[in-house]
This record gives sequence, C-alpha cells and structure tokens, in this order.
Amino acid sequence: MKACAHKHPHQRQEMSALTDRLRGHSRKITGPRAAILEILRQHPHPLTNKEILAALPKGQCDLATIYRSMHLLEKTGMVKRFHFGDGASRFELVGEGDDGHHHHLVCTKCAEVVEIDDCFPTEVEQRIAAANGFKAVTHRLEFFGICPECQQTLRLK
Amino acid sequence: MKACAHKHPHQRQEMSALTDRLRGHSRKITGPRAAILEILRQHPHPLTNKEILAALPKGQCDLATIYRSMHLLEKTGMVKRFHFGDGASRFELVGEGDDGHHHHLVCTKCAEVVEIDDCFPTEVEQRIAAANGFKAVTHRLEFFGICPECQQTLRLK
DNA sequence: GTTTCAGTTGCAAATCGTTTGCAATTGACT
DNA sequence: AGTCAATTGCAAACGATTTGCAACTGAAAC
Repeated sequence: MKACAHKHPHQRQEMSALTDRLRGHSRKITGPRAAILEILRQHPHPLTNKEILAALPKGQCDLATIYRSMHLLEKTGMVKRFHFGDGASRFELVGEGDDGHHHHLVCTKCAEVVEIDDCFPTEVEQRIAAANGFKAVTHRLEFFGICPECQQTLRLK
Repeated sequence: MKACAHKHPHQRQEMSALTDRLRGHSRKITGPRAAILEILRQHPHPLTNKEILAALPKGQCDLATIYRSMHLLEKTGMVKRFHFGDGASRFELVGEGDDGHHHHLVCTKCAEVVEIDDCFPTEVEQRIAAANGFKAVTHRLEFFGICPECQQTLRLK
C-alpha cells in the first residue's frame, strides 16, 4: 500500500525537458527562470519563495521575479502549490503529464516534510460532490504530527 | 455514512455556556468578547476576522481585538481555525467537549461553504503515522469545487 | 458600593507574504 | 545585427496579522 512504484512527482526531471515545456507555452527561457527551475529540480520538496531565493546564488534573481515565475509555472502546470497552514505557499515541480496531486505529512515542531502516497478515497469524494450538487471537486489534504526526532527532543526537555 | 446524528459543531450554543467556558479559563467577559461570541453563535459558518468585524455593530470592537480574541478562543478550544487556501483564517465555534474537527466543501467561484461529515479514514491515517514514526497525527482536509448556482452562472456566460 | 489591579482594549506602527507600476533590459525571431 | 514583446529589478503598495503602549475595565477584595 505504501507504494512508490507509480509515477512520482519527485523523479528528477531533465533541465532540457523543463525548458522545453516552458518554450511550449511560448515563454522565454531567462536566466532567473532557468535558475529557479534548477533549484526546484534539486529540491524535491515543497519550497517557499523565500527558500527558493535563499537557495539561489545571491543576487541571482529578485524575490518579485520568483513570485511571478511561480505564478507562470503554476499556470502552465509545471509546479503545484501547497499550503501547510502557515501563511506561505510552497511549490513543487510536477512531472510532465502528471497533475501533481499528492499530500504531505508535516512535523509541527521542525517542519520536516514527508511525501504521502495515500489519498482521500475517490468514491467518497464523488459521493460528497454529488450529494451537494458540486462539480469539479478536488481536495487539499495535509497531515500534521510530530516526527521521530522531535519526539526525542521533547522527551529530553 | 453521511451521518448527521452525532454532535454537530453547529448546534447553536447558549451564550451563558460560552461565557462560562471563558470564565473557566479565568478570562474576563468583556464587551467585545461577548459581541464576538454572539456573532459566532449567529453564524454557523467559518468566518474571517474581517467578516466578524463587519458583522459587529460598527465601532463595537477593534480588528486587533478580534485577532486577539480569536487566539484566545482558539487556545481555550472554543473556536477552531480553518484554512481555505486564500490568505485568511476562518473560525467556527466548537461545541463543548467537541474538538471541532471536520471539513468543508467550498465553491471556488462564490465561496459558498458546505459542511462535510465525512473524514479521512482513521486506519489509514494511523498507518501513515506509524509508517513514518510520527506521533499525534491529524490532518487538514477541505474540498473545493463549483456549486450548483455557479455552474448555472457559468453556463450562461 | 468602592477600591484595586491584572487582564483588556484601541490605536498606530510594524511585520510578513505577496502583488504591482514602471522604466530599463533581454530573449528569440527576422 | 535589429526589433519588439516579454521579462526583470526596484520600490512602493497591499492585505492579513501582530505588537507596543498608554488608557481602560471586569471582577475579586474590601
């Protein structure tokens, strides 16, 4: 059940594939964009825009540009936006042809993130949609708890 | 399955019960707090702080006070905070003894909110927690789609 | 009922994530 | 190489939320 055999959003993608995808949307491959994509490639985890900025060679790119790039990448389906309940959006690269839908388990102490392969049961979601007359229903789902290390740390205090 | 028989967070609570709960936490029952609780009582829906402010007789209470009150009420378990993915927190009164855990179905066009009684399967959540060594695992889950009215509206365009 | 004081409040300023206007810059095509 | 729309950096603007501080007010004690 804890499968990992299916297409995983975290398989590292070729840089050329990424730029091709952008070109496919008739967008320029600029220095900042290439740099951002490279960071996303290297960090198979949801990243905030600030984290992306920090990971970038300093002065490489303005924070505003990162925000604009993430909007673009989101619109073209190349990244997916996640919310962990603190104010900030986090982004992950999405595999080509994938919709990037998945969930996370987040440590509420240290913010460690584990990717989760389980999902909310489709049949139940469809029943919920139907019962309320809603169409095009999806969901956001994130798990929160205390990771093994933080359990340790807490015990010591 | 689509049960509605269990304790529902939306059963309107007595004002006196609410103030008693606050007193139980050795907090003062002030004008602003009583007014906020009254609004929450009257609106069995997740409300943003701004919506609470708007619902309040004008000048009744400062926005900062609402923020502070919601923190207090959250800490004492009297309200539960929800995130719908736009920047703002939303709050709902929680029944006494209840933990307020539940989910919503939100229209992405008009923001209509329907309360949902289904929940993520406990066994699966426990398995996820165990598989990753996490303790005290919960989840946030919200559904998004297009409500019947907005489907209508979209069709007309 | 008055006193008393910690708990509360309003107001303004500060913070944080995010967006936007604008002039300068630059990919990509001719 | 030349052209032009797309893109960027910078600074200002924004919306949600937090906070410092002096004034104020419940509620317990007198």
